[in-house]
Amino acid sequence: MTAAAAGRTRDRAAGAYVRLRELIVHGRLAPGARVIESELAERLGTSRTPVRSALHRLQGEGYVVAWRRGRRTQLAVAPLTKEDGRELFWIVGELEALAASWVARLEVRERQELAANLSRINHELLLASDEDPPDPQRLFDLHTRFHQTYVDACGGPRMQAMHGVVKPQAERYRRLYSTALGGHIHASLAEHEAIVRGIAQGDPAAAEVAVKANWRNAADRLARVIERVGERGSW
Amino acid sequence: MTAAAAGRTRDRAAGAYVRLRELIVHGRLAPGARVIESELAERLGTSRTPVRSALHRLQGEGYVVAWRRGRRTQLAVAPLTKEDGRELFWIVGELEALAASWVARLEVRERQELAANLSRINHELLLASDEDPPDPQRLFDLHTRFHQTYVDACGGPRMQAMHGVVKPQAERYRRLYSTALGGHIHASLAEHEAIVRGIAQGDPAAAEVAVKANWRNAADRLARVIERVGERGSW
DNA sequence: GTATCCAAGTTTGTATCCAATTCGTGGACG
DNA sequence: CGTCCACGAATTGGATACAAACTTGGATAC
Repeated sequence: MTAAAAGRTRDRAAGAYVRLRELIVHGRLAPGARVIESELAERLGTSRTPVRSALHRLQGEGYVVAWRRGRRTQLAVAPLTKEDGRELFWIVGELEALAASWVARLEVRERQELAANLSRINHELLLASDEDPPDPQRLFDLHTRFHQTYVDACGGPRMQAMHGVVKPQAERYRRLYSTALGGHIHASLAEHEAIVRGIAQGDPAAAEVAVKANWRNAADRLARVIERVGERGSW
Repeated sequence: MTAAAAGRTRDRAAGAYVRLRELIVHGRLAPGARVIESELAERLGTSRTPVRSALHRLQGEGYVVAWRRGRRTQLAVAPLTKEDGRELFWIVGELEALAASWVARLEVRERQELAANLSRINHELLLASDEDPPDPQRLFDLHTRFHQTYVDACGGPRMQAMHGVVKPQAERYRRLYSTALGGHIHASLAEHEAIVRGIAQGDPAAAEVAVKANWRNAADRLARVIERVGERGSW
């Protein structure tokens, strides 16, 4: 073990999982690119063992795909396809809708506080999108934070775990097509308002519908963008 | 390597994942029981390496829980709690509802065939539940098959992957509380009929509502059972 | 009798090593 | 000049070895 890495000896496998996921979500490992254990191990400064474990998990979660080549398997970063993106957005929408319906059932005090938070984030999003030039990173972060806020507030550990696994994959689509998706911010803002209203008024059905609508519209916007600029990582 | 294991040398990690999941879902590894790598490795006839990888994945999926004890981690089979069960059933219901709404949008021919299949399974379930004594294993399998059938038919790879990860955990609750859940079969049968109708009539909203209702009612039934017999694996 | 400290055993976590297999490359032969 | 075979590099998959850290049991001292 190198002296530099000795400081955080523990849980290299978990660390490798997080870092590899980051690399994939941020597109530093390109969609469709072949993945080689020893390369990644060197890049992360560990041996292949934790990398293998992490890749196994990433494969189960859909970040990495395997195909059998003879009797062995080769791994590649999951490509971004129109169909997969649409399905992913619908599923995330369904999960977040459930989370939203839960937070809409919180007691008034918590609900109002949450709604105020969401409203503030949405307002910041509005301001940020009006800047010239807009800061894509900031837009992205605020958008993520808006959705994360009400999912966190719902409190369900299972929900949070699943959301934590699936959502970054939707973010991968948002991020890697962000240049082409940029113009759609305003459409999303109005939909966010509807979500905030549903939560503020304690109306689970309304909140649920609003979240679903937001994600399904986002799925359509994404599909159109992919249609226009082509899929990345598939050939 | 032993001669007996040599036949399926490839993919021991995937094999360990499947087998350990089976052991957990079937309760052969008791909820709350501590998990020791070397024990499992011996039990599965492999070294610790594939077992570790599998445990890592099972941890990410919620079959196994970890808590830090000093600077190391200890693993245990996830306990069965009332709250977790309820949340799980709601989430599975949400996912399957989406799948059902998709299959309700298939063309008439496929829909009818699927509805006929589902109806047949439901009928077998009725017959099996009327037998004396009923065969719990058969009831369980038919029930599982009913739900699996329309999820398979929806065709979404992401949906199937997520369902494949979450559903077995709901099945774990069903299975490990099955003795106490036995009486509730008939309630479920009527709800299944509503699902079949929604699909047969090509009404996505109806199918969605029916599936959600089925799972939410199941969640209530489960919660009452757990209330009565106590949680397993938590202390 | 109780508290504390030491030592051995257990368990985790990672690195290294080894076997198996595939793919590329070069050479030989038709 | 094309094709086929063979050898070697690269890569995967698993087992084993090794280090670190926690637990437990007992012994000893107060």
